[in-house]
Amino acid sequence: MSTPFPIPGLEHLTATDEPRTTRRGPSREELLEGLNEPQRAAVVHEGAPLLVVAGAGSGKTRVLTRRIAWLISERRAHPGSILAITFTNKAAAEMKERVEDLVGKRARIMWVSTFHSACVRILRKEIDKFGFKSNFSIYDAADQKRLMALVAKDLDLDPKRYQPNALLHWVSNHKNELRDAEEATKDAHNKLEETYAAAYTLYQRRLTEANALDFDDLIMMTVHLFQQFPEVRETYRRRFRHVLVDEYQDTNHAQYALIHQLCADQMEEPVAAGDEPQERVEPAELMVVGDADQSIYAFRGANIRNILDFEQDFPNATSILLEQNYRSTQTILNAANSVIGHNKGRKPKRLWSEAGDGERIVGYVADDEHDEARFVSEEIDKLTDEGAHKAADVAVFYRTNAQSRVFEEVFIRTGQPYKVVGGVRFYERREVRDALAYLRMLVNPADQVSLRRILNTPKRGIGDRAVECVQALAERERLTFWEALRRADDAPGLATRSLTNIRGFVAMVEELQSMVDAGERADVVLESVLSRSGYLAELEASDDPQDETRVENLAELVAVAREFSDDPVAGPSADPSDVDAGQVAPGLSDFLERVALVADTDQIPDDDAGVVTLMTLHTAKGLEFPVVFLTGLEDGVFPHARALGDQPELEEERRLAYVGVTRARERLYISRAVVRSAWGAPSHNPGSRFLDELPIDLVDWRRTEASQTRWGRPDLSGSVRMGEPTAAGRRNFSSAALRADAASKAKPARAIPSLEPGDRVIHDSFGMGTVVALEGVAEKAVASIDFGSEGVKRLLLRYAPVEKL
DNA sequence: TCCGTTACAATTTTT
DNA sequence: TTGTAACGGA
Repeated sequence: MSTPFPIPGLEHLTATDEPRTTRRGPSREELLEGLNEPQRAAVVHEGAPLLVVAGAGSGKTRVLTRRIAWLISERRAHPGSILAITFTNKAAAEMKERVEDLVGKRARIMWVSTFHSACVRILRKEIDKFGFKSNFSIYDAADQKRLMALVAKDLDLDPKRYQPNALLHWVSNHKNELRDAEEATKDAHNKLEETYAAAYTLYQRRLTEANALDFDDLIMMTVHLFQQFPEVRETYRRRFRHVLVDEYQDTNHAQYALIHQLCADQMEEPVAAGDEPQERVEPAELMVVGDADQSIYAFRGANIRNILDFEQDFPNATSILLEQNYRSTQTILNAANSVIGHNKGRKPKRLWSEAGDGERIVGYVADDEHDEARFVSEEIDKLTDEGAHKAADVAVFYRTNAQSRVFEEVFIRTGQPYKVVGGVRFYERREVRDALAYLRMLVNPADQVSLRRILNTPKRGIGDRAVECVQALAERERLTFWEALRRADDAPGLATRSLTNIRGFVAMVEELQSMVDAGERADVVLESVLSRSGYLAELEASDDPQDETRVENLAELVAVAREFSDDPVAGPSADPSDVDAGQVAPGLSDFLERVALVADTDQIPDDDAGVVTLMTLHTAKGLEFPVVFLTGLEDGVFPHARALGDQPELEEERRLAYVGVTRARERLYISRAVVRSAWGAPSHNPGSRFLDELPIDLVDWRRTEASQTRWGRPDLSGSVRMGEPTAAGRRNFSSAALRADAASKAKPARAIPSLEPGDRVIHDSFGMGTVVALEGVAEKAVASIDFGSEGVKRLLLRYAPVEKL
């Protein structure tokens, strides 16, 4: 059989069409129970490509799972012919579980996975066609950055002008558009682009040498595979009769192309008249689910047009709109509808609910971020004291991770248990990455980035000098870095001391590799790595308290590995259909793959009794909480300063606001701080423009700016109030703010230019710019000015050396 | 080769 | 304020 994925039992099932009666599957009624009209229509839809526009909280997961169950039990689709794509492993695991609950164990052989896992599975089988070995490493963002930094250094790029992150971003954009390094080079029309393309080319070469792919490659390579090897594509087209994609608004072009390869009519192979298509495979049935208003990952290449243009992309497509919301009160939905309504060019959609109006939204204008956190903390106290809610019902959202600190400080002081979701993640911790780098280079010694990372970690006397010598040898003899290390005796210029150390290192690695070759369990290999390398010993000997945590994290990693080795099937990406018959426990490389693609296993806020959840708005997508605090609603914070001068970015911020608001079931709090310290310096932020987009009657403002900033008005000199500081006054002004005020008195006010949005100005150091926005009056006037290549700056006009043109 | 100092920059981040 | 990367001295 040439089929790479023989479907177990397929022949049997299609031949004898009866097992349903013996297996008690769900009835039609059960599958449609509790669904509203459009939801049902989506579940039972047959034929043409279907777009389900699912507003926040409209029950899309339900529709997806019921549809899959429907396909299996009503339409007799074989589970192995179903491909369901989600964006997170967690979502995939949940979906699989729920389908299993409905139709039983046979659902297990469905492919329910992320784009990336699905592609990895395909590539592990087929990538030899592109000259990679099937044990390729998968590089994550940190690996990419390290590699790109090396590339930039090799190309002698000015690190000021060409930052690794910027280069990577450019490369990533190209990969998302399916443009390889060669094309990028051809299309480079100026010096800058040529340099970027050169970096892309070398970066890609280094990846290939390391037998590694980055995240974007996984998708791009699979698409290229299908394009260049139509017979491979046909195999998968024959296999997948039903394709379902969740969060379609977050797909990028490459992902779209992948779906298209699998599900669209293949126009490029016209069927000649008379030559009846004997092998022509009907395209798979496609259903995509998404909500353009929740597209918040454009900055990572997601293309909102994929969902907006679905009907053009897939002819005869139909769409179904889910507007009934089962999550929030009408008040919350009205707020959400109103804010998102300010985005241009969106398809109209209005969420509604039968839950009634509920509570009004509570607003609060804080003096500074500490005051804001205090307010949040007090409100949580109140809610829990009244017994209306438990702490676990509450979530606090913010725009950037850095904002979590103040909340943590206040919660620690008040003894409010909390947990921060996101931020520095487990798999991004240094010690975890070090350990994984060891494992990865054991499996794939060509993996130079991992190898170089651990070569001298812990310190074993193999420094830059030695690395250079080995590198030179590798280049001259066309060896991989690892091969060169093994032949370090031949490397000229290497100090004897370094040579001894390298020999020791090579011996240790080879010993560990023999464990891997013998099929040793991942956790056992990992423990050996940690002890043999001296890594653990070094941490244990340290008196730095941080290193104690590191040891704990490593123990945790070993535990994860152990669990994985013990119970391969339980995990989210485990897939029994892919385990060849007779194969036993998964090996180290399976573990590494899981880790690369699963990233954070337990970031999920499980119902931890009395714990408040803190997270960024991005992380909040897909979750819901009875009580939500939306904080930091200030122009420059949320929307973020970088988005202020840019319409598309501003609209993305607005969608983020929409996501935030629609997470709340019952109560929504919105707050902002008049003064917020960023990077040590306090800045005065005007209220978020999104606040003005809320219907005024929905918000009960507990405190407004007017009640505390009267002193800032031009006709009342600041010194009047400052001369008689009240307790409140002292508390409310950070010392830095006082200094700023003092400075203004010392220095007689210079003329403040009167500006309007659209005015052209010139700045001493930034050059020409255009005024984007103005806030504050007189002394406090702040202008956002777009200086083109310098970016948008927010300047206090009293000080800024700007002149109106 | 290592380690301490300094300079500099600074969203969001499903994989 | 914090973290990282680059530099220079021991």
